[in-house]
Amino acid sequence: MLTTEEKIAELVRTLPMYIGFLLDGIEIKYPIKLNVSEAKTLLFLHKREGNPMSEYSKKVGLTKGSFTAVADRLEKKGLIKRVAVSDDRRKNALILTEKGKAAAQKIDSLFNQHISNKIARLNDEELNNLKNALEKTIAIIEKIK
Amino acid sequence: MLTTEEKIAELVRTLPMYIGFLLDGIEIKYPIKLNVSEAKTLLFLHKREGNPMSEYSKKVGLTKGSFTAVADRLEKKGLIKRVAVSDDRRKNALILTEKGKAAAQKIDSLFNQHISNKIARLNDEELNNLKNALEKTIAIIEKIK
DNA sequence: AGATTATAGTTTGGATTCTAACATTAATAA
DNA sequence: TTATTAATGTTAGAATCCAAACTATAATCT
Repeated sequence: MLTTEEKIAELVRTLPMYIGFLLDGIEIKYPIKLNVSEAKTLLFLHKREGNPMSEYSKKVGLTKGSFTAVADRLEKKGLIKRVAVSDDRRKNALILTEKGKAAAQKIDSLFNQHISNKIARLNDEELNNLKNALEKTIAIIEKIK
Repeated sequence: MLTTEEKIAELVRTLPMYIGFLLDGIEIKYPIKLNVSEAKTLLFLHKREGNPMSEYSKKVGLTKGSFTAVADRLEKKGLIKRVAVSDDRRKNALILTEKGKAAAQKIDSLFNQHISNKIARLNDEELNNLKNALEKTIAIIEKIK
């Protein structure tokens, strides 16, 4: 018999596969070709811009070294800009350009549509249960960081 | 105001970051150097071996092309073996060698220990809530595949 | 049966990511 | 203040991953 901790460890191992299923088949056919990391970065910027690069690299799940390359590519494509942060000269904040805002908006709605399609077969109760379970999971993990 | 679907989409976006937090800092200091994909593969094999390669590639979250290389490396390190499946000659089942079993066991307990440490500050009620929330999430996603 | 389509796994070349060392700036300690 | 340690971001080379074409086998259709 597994302890609660062992059971949680097992669930944590398998969860990424299920998230992967939800994301599977998504197509980011924005005129400018974007890979997953670039799209994710735009989505997080769309939600909230102006944070230093390290914030976004954590959210996207890349090491800072890798994220530098992502920011380089997005900047080269004219979708974001690095801007100085007044109180700490080591930091670069990221902001969306106008073109980047339009792209982010588009990707945001594509992403929402994709998830909507995936969960379309769930009834209202199941949808609420899923939402609550996700919120609960995140709230508890929030507590331990 | 967000719809339930939009809220779920937002949670799905951020969940990987929280899983990342739970995994952060884990050290697989097994004598033989293993990367994350190799370690994951051993963990899934430890749970259940003898499935065809495609099963494990899905669980680990790699394309089949990438997974071929992972299996190659694990085989070269003497931790797994490809074995023929009687009823379908396209398939290769994976099994652990004795050395692989020992490694998997070790990694499994390191992983459990790591998660235990991460969630050590939670009380019994929170632990149960986390377990239930994770189980619920997975159960609902199971329904739509 | 023979043809067509689908599935499992491999290969290859290019893209992406990781690790580790580094430069710069900030925070802390002596 | 000066020295030490920590944090932010970049760089470079090696490792890993992806996409697409391919081989081999199985399943389905006519």
